[in-house]
Amino acid sequence: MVATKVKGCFPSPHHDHHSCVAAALASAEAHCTANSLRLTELRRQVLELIWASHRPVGAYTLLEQISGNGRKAAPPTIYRTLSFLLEHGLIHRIASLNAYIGCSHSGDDHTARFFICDQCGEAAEVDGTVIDEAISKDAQRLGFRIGKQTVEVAGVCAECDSGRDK
Amino acid sequence: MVATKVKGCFPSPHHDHHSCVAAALASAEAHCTANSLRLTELRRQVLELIWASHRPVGAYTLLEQISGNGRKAAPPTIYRTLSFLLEHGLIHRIASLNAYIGCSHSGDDHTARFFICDQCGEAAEVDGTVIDEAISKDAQRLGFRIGKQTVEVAGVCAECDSGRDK
DNA sequence: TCGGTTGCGTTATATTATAACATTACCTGT
DNA sequence: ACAGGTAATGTTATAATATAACGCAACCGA
Repeated sequence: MVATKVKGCFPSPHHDHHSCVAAALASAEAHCTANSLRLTELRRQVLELIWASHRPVGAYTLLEQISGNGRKAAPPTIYRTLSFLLEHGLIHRIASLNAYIGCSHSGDDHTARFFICDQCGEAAEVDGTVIDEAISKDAQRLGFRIGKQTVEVAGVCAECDSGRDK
Repeated sequence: MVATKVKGCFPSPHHDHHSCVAAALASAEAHCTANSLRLTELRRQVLELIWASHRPVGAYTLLEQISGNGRKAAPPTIYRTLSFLLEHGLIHRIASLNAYIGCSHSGDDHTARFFICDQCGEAAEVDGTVIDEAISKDAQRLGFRIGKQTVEVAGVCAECDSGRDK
């Protein structure tokens, strides 16, 4: 069972999620070590909470969770932690949901595209060479120098769509 | 001078903006008439304020503006109005900015893609057949049924980019 | 003009996010 | 081990964005 594939996909409901989390954490750790970044207890904890599912999760949900953990935390705590994780490419922010999700390619400074299921809430990050080219093409026509991209496609995933007419 | 082109573009700094507004308002009016929708004074006013520029504008900015206009308004007023305009395709919401911008193709139930300049703040809505195909392609691969799309590319527009090294 | 529906006013509050400053933990050089 | 600086976290307050709930008023069709 593989956690992620080359071009991105929705996780099977039967996938070995522990290995997703393990891989993500290991990758994050490696990236931090390589770049002299401190993956503190708090940061690791939050990253792990984010990876608890493949669903984007809100800042205040995370805040409650780390507060429950014997710690009491205020908003800046979680937002600072999220900033760190975002800044170093360990997570992504889903603007259309004001929520955060683990990055499947930790550390790479790639731009991410997401397909997000309205029904199960899961999100698939795709390595969008095709989409990327299309955007570049339009940008070129406009003489536009591309910065940060936000590509979030809501809809219904294959899993939910098939269960629909049972 | 033309307000909008077929595939979308950044407005020239010298374009005749009055004609943009006039066209947008006329188009909105036509759409509302055709669909038995009530483009009330408030709605028209807000739409006009949104069209005051080609920059996405925040809800509370609009709120201040309609409040200044002899009226005093609370948040629900502006949000209800924005909901109406969004629902009927007269404006778009820019998720990455929590802001709103006039729709160049009023009434069509098209999905919009935006290029947004970080420097001047202007946004160009493009009719993204190319981007659309790319997204459809990935969606098909995933077995994903596409719903609402959010495609917002930040960066620097040609105008600002050229002025940059003066 | 009656009566229902839609739009708007108003009050209160939820949700998401940041500013500013204090304190603690950590690392570095000695 | 310790001093001193830097980075991380705690804490308090508040900003910015958005919605719930309820009542009144305007509009419109019969």
